[in-house]
Amino acid sequence: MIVMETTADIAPEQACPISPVVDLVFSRWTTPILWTLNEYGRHRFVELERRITTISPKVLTQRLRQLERDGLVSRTYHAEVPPRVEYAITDLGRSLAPLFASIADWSVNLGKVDRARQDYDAARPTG
Amino acid sequence: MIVMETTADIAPEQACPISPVVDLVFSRWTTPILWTLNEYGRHRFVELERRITTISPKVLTQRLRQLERDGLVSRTYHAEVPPRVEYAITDLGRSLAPLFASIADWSVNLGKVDRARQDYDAARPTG
DNA sequence: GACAGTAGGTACCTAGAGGAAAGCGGCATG
DNA sequence: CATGCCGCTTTCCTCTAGGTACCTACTGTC
Repeated sequence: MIVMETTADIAPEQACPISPVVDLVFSRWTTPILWTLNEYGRHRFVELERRITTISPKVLTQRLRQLERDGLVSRTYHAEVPPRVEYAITDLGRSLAPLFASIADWSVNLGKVDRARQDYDAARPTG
Repeated sequence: MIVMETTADIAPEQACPISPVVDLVFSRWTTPILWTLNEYGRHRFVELERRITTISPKVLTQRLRQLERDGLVSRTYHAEVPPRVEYAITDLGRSLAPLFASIADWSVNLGKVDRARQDYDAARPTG
């Protein structure tokens, strides 16, 4: 039996169609990795490490594996000595570019956010 | 003294200009809240709770406070019995709409992600 | 023989986010 | 008199993401 509600049926998890993409692309650490590879091209492991200074090698590996599995990043192993591995963004990853662009566009509003925070805090001085 | 590097100076935290916006808008639970308010208009606390079924009241309160402080959501208290509180998206929050739209657009690629995962897993059967 | 450099793997540990459950205030309704 | 509604708040507890530190194989170089 199907029950119709005023607000339409509610999806099981959360009625928010963009969440899957957000989980994929904007979970912790994935954004700077994808953005870097998209903006500056292929990188070796240590190059990424040096660019995203605060990431630990363990987590960098985890995220790169995940992004590779998701088809957003490609990994190329060169059997040299010392070994060399290059990470690059795939076509699928590159298709995120307009998305990154619209986020970058919105960042002009960060000043308004700052002001809103100041107003909010000023209105509640002693919590 | 300013040192020029080949890849330009590296920002202190992470050389990724979109991270601030991502932290603001796409941290855990904020996305479905903002998306819901943007898509379906003002909601009461319990309405949000019922729509985003898996969120706990504690976290919902936390996120709403944070979004209110950031100027993305407005809170209106009606001193009735029982009390009524309405949350709505602000103009600043509404300005995120194109961003949400570009994410929704990209979600057509989720199928490719699924296929990439299958390929990846198929190529590594026993870990 | 020691050390460096690369791309990680692994074991251990901690901090903090988030879940569960209960309470509160004020009134209305049974 | 109890119960329920609403919008939280508080306390307690768990769980896991992530950090630290150390390890590997392989070779060249001092």
